[in-house]
Amino acid sequence: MVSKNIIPDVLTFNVLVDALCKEGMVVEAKGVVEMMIQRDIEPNTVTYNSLMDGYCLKGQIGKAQKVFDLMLSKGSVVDVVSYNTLINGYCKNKKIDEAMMLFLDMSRKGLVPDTITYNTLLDGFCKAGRIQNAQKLFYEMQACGQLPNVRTYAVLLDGMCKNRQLSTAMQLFREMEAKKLDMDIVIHSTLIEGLCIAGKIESARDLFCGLSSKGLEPDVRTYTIMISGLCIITGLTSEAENLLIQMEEKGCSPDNYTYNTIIRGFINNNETSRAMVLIQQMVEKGFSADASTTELIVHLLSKDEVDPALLPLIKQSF
DNA sequence: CTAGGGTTAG
Repeated sequence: MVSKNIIPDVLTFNVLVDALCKEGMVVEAKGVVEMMIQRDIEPNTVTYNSLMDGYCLKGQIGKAQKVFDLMLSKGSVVDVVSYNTLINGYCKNKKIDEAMMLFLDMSRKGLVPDTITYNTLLDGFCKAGRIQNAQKLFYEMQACGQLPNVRTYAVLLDGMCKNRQLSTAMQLFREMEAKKLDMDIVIHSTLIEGLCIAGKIESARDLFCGLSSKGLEPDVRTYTIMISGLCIITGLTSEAENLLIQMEEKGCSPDNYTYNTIIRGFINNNETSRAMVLIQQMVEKGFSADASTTELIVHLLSKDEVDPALLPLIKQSF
């Protein structure tokens, strides 16, 4: 029996490189790229873009930059996606000024920044607390003919909420409604969090309760935001616990974030024994205390505020 | 192949 010798082409390798990168296996992805070169299958722009993103995801921005430089030196086409990927890498690593240099660089090369380019940079500025820069870029993108989309607004809304500019956030929210943009669950969750941060728990609750009438379903993040607002920010631990039960009933499973949030809420409000019940629940579901919750629990132990009978349970939660 | 939301002690 003679088997057909099928030689994988560049597209096949690209799928592999991208999958490895997304799994965090960037070393293996690089190995595949080297193998391609050995076999005289020239990696293309997509191959290198995937590899750059793989490095960026691991915070290895220097290596991502090297891939970018390699593309330039060997004459591979560097496209908008290449720039967007590297710009995102710099932004996520808090190097927004380097990201802006690339943005200027791409324009010099005649590449037109797209909505993704602007959204990425806007997020970088917002997360760096540079709201003024974000607002300026927001106007600039529109002047350049790039229409803001839902993600653009989501980025700005989050920036306003986190930087305690709730009234500007609310203004944006209304602007979105007026523009008939698709107001999805992310937008609503973001504003609910902003309201909680501003101490407006009643408004947050109203927005949360009105979701279903807008045809939206809260997801695990929405619930966690609401639970955090109730028990950590406001001290309404019982209501938070009810919400935990309610989310389960609605088929939305709490995750590690949810449990750590509510447990911290109970400990912060000196409700140690109820916190222990939730720790037990968390352990039973296979979740565990994160670094911050662990510190709180260790602190409780040091104050002798925990029933020694619970020690095995606590050990399990770490 | 690239862009948005959740926990951070005292």
